[in-house]
Amino acid sequence: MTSTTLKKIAEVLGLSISTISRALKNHPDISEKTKQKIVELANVLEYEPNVNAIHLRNKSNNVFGIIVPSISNYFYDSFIAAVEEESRKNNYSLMILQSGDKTEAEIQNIKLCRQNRITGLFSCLSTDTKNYEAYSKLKELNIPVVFFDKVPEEGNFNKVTVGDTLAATLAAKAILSKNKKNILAFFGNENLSITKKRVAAFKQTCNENSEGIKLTILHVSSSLEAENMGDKLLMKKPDAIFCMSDEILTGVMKSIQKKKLNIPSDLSIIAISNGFIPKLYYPEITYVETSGYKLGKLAFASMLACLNGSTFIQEITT
Amino acid sequence: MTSTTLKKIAEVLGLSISTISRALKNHPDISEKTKQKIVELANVLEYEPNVNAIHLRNKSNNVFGIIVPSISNYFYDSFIAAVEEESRKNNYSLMILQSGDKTEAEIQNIKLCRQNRITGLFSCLSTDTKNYEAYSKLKELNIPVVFFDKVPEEGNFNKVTVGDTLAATLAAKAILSKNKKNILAFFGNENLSITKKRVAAFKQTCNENSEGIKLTILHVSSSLEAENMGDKLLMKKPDAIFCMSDEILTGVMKSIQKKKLNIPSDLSIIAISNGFIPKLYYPEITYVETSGYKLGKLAFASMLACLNGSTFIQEITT
DNA sequence: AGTATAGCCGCAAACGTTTGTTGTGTAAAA
DNA sequence: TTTTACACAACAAACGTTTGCGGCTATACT
Repeated sequence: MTSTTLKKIAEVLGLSISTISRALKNHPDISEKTKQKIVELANVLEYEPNVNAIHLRNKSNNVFGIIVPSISNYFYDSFIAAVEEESRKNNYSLMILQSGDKTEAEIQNIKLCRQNRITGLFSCLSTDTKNYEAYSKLKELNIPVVFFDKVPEEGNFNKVTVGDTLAATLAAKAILSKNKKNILAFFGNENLSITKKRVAAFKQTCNENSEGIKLTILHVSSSLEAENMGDKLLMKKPDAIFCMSDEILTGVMKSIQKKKLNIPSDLSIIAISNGFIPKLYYPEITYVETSGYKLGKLAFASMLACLNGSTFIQEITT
Repeated sequence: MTSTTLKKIAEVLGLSISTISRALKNHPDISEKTKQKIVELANVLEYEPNVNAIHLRNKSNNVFGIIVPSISNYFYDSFIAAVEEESRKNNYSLMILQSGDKTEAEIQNIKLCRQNRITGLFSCLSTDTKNYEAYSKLKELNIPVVFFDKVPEEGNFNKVTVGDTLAATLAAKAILSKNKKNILAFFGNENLSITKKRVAAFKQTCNENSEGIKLTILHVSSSLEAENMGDKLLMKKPDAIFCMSDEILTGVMKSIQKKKLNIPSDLSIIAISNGFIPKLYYPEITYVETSGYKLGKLAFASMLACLNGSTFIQEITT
């Protein structure tokens, strides 16, 4: 069973290929009568345009690339879900690639994207990616790049990020408003710009209202490490804990459950989160939302703006 | 900046397009000397073959489609991750589509896949999909379909599923071996074949060893519903709980935490799970593993087998 | 009657490949 | 010397579209 083409329809109807093409696009040059005949037959024959031919001809490839460290992740999966939804709505396909948080794989993926002549790329930097040359090349080829979450610090790039400063500030304020004095704050890898911003905002907010507040800041780079630190530091009876991410939260929560501490009577806990993990516990953990889903929608909008010729660089935060 | 093509290389070198093409494919007809020149220039010019042209010419499109209810899911995200990995290794791209567990969207996605002339489709049925016509059409077009997780009950289709029977049996045995007598078993939507199989296996295993065992089976279709049922039925002091999925487990766990019951002193709990959720709690929940990742690898292998001409239908279970 | 105009449709080139066929030139065999 | 063979490279068609341009017919206008 071979698929039907314009040519085949043309032969059956004794018309030319161009007529078929125009009719199917509702071109005014074609009479209503013939249009009708053609459309009808196309339906019967289940004509589906060959996207490869179209893209070859139009030099456009309605495919977006998206590079994430990992698909299986609290945050990225919802980001992807949003981008996928929007892509489909707008008649684009999505090519999803995982970097495993390795620069090498990231580069490889970018190459793959170029081979596939993608029309645009959504990318989240690997932790140790410092060289943006591959991305610059894409820009030279007029392929827009929208960075999200982990974005280049420097440079003229489009970026959408969660509102790190705002989120951390809100979280700190929430804690302070409850009159907590002994705060344990868990942050992620010190080198990430995302961490830096959150630490800065959190600290500052605490300092502004620092009346006898004891703030302990620590950096952990995994759930397990968070759990271990929790095991140690929970002895010191903090009355509030802050977790900058879901991953950290899961570790801390294990530690808390281990000690059978009660929330909120023994201590308060607040996290910056996508919203999924905090709802797993009872009582549910308070969190400042940073929605991967929303960010995805935003990123897509930014991409569309690029495609529509908006040449100036956006740096969106939410 | 326009991308470089065979033609461009040919012009620069004063050779014909076909020579360039053959040289780049290391065809024996081309002399080593010219090959070298060509390859060199191709590197300098960063030649990347145009996949659209290739696929148009070859009538092959190295893209797999994959349809899941939702990307953001304990199970599917790891399944996708596995398929994505394998696809990349084998020089395929992946087109990921979400059905939202709606038959309508599922059909729409299949259509999209056909438009894109995918070489194969991985699909997970929506809960209420009963008509497999769209899939049959794909098969007529010689596009292999590998179903996973939620698969058609009937028909000649390739299917890979987690070992429902085995998993449920193992879970039941684990409970029985601990001499539990009052068992509460939570299952999902009654209509799903996956549920049916698990219920059957669980029941049978319990019956085989039924000495004064009280088994309560209930069906819930969401985390919240599981939580509510838990709130009610935990009063009856079950000494063991079984959850057939992660989603259900999260609901039940909230209920347990609410009542401040201790595991394993107050009751045992065992789940069938991907492994992520159970590790979130302390103590970690015992689970029978059904790995989306492994299933993904399996599905891919099955797809490759189809592509290599293995015409017979496989029904793999792990 | 002759010319414009419009309505409708076909021709052909182009997008970038791949590949069967054909055409050179040179060296080895007769 | 003529034939045979072979290594090397060019030609051209095809994949399925899109689209500028040109052509034909019939009607309307002078």
